[in-house]
Amino acid sequence: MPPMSISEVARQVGLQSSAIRYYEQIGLLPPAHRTSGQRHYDTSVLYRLAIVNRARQLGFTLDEIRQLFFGFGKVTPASTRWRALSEKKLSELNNLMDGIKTMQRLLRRMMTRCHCETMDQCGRGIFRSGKCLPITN
Amino acid sequence: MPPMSISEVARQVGLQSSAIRYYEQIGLLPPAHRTSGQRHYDTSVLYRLAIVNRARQLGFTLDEIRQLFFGFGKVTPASTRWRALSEKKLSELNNLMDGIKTMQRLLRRMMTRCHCETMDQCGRGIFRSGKCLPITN
DNA sequence: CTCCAACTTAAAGTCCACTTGAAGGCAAGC
DNA sequence: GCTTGCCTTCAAGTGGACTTTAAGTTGGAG
Repeated sequence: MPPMSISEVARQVGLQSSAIRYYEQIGLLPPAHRTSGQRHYDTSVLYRLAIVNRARQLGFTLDEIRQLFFGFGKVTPASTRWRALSEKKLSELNNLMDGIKTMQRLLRRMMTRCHCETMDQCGRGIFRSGKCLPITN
Repeated sequence: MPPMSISEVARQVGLQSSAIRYYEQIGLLPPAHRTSGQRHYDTSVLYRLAIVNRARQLGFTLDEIRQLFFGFGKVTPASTRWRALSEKKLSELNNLMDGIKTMQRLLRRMMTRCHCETMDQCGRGIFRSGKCLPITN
């Protein structure tokens, strides 16, 4: 297997070269081997980046992904690492969902129950009672 | 009703003074009356800010809130404005929900189905097949 | 008169995940 | 020897919604 250039790696994992340099910079990838300044990679970087991509798809931040790689004892199995982080993320996502559901409920209420003529009138209703009252009040 | 200072308004609507200045700066609030440089407000600003707060709670960006105020013909009723923007926002929220559900599904699959020992092994599985394969493979 | 709190402005900083730009290096092909 | 094309670094820009900072003004209490 010949070593790959940065753009070849980028192509294979569907990232931009600049993103890969950035990942190296923030310590998500180890410093690449260089010949006369230019980075060369072997296949292991593809696996590393596959994990990064998957983790991003799961909603993890780069910081959390760093935890995944470096935040555990060396002997901690990958599956254990995933489980620990996934549990936290799942509860975050649950909270996020609840927030969104609240927004949807309020939006639907606003759509059906607001009959205000002017924004000022609407604002008065919201300020006084938290609700947008019908014009008849 | 005596006019209020910016910090009094901030207190009543639960914002920081800097946020109110910022809203004025981006045109969400009209320029306030000033006596020797200092802003003074009457109650109408409370209504305006009640709407801004409510709209933010509903997931609208400041830009969308500006639409709510200024993006319609002068005679367009408030209720019509809300409905137009709410419909758009509801579909955005639906997309967001779908994304989150996908993440949750994938996270749960990852938690139950990943039995990898090393991250490298895990990455290989993801890279080759998109899945994190059991150690037996 | 002095001090303090509250106000003013403009500019810069924050977070996140990058991208873009400037300025330059290196190898191959013509 | 020149162009082309890919690479390098470092610094700065992006977006959204503000906050923070610096430097200065105003009004009132003591």
